[in-house]
Amino acid sequence: MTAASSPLVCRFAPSPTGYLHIGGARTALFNWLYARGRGGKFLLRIEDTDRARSTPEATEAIFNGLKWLGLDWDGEAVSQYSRVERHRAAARELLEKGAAYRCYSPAEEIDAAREAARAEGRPQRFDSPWRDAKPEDWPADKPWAVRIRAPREGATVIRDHVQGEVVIQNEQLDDMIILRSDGDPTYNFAVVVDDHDMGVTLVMRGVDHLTNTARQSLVYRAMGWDLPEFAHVPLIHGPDGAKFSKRHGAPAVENYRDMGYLPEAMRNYLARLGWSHGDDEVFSTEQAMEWFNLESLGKSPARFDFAKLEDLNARHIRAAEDERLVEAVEELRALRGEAPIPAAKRELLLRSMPGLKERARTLTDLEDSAGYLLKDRPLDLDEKAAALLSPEAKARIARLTSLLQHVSEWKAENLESAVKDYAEAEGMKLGKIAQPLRAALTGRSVSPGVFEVMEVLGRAESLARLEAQAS
RNA sequence: GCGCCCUUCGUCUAGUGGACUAGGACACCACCCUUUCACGGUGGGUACACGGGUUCGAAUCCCGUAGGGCGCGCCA
Repeated sequence: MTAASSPLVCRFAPSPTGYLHIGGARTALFNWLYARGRGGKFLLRIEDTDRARSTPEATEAIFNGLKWLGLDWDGEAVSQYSRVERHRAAARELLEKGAAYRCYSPAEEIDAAREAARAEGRPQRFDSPWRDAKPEDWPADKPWAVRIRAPREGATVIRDHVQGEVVIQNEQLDDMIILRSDGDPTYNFAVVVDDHDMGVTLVMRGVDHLTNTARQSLVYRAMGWDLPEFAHVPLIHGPDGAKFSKRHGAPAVENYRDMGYLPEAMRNYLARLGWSHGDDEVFSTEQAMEWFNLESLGKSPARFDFAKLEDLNARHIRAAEDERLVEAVEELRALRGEAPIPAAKRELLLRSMPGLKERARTLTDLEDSAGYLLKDRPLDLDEKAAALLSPEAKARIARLTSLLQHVSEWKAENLESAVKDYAEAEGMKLGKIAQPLRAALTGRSVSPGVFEVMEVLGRAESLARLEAQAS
């Protein structure tokens, strides 16, 4: 059975040294989409072999980010460091085979050699003098690291679904350390052992790992293992084209939740960054799963564009169920430590959602525009609303209010015809009446349709609000 | 410094030698719809980095130049 026809196993392998950033999130998404769309597995491994920099908080942040994005993984997340004994055993195996060797060179010597190589215009590579040392030459009480014995001539070819065939001359690569002098494995070694043991068939990750792939394939070969397939996706840049880092305003994935983005909008946006499916822009996660393929992955880096994310978010909000949006608003408030919405007002919010969601680009917008529902009388007016309520306007509202008392059934269309009749009687355009009405009803100059607002608010509350502003 | 990769509207992209007067989406501008704001509709401007080839014909193939990215750790 070839690798291609065996069951698909993808993985996402972040290092827990910080929050889950947008690039990592997209890599995870691609792997997840690919695995889920093809009945494969999606595994999660935490690359925590750097004991000094890995933190449990970062691990937690990664879990939370993935959960919010809705990217579920199969089985337990694997801690790479928990497999350290296995890595050591594999290194011993290579040592015994002669495919790796003990290197006693101290750091200063290595640094000096590399600097010299660079100064001379040679590849920045360190050739260990211990490569061919005999056991009798080994110093007694000095620490040693384990280096892999890499070929010095020829080239290593990487076959990659995105990058094509990439040829790296072996002279660019040195004998990388696979086991540090403290006995812990290095990333490039542990990754290979773990990917192999976990049965990973496709390694999809950022293109910054491309040259690592050359080193890693040396390990596969030394261990006598088959290589998985590779797909190295381009990186995501910030809006200014520079690296999208924390300094450049790159938020953690969880911050997008706090900013009022829907996870499905985020998935939609991220999926379109570096991958495309013809002219399709707005699609569901199910469609993305079905469509996602390696062939349509681009090779050039993409810039992150908040405007487009926001547009997609608006579309997904409009498509979302009303109840779900109410819950999302509640969560957002809870996140900020605000008191829960009372049941009666929650009911109002739900009923007004069709009008509200049409206008919102983010959940924060949604909450903001729902403010008039959630607030109590007397409403505080914003500047524009106050300006709309001129003495004449107030007088008209007073007259209109008494007419509205007699509307038989408190429904939008009845209210609209009543107000239109009144406007006609006064010889005015509807807008001249509707705007002050809106101001009195919502405290703002912008809202869903006034008649809709009145219907949602109900007869008693509507009239009370109008009366409060009429005088 | 050495190596690898990238380059289509401001941004994300479609495009794999003739269907390209280069398509879509976001953003922008104008108009329409209209009780506000949105939504929706119509229209508009703006792109094949540059220079050489190959070819009857090039955004698409080749070479070079420029710009950008990434890698070159006992980090991941």
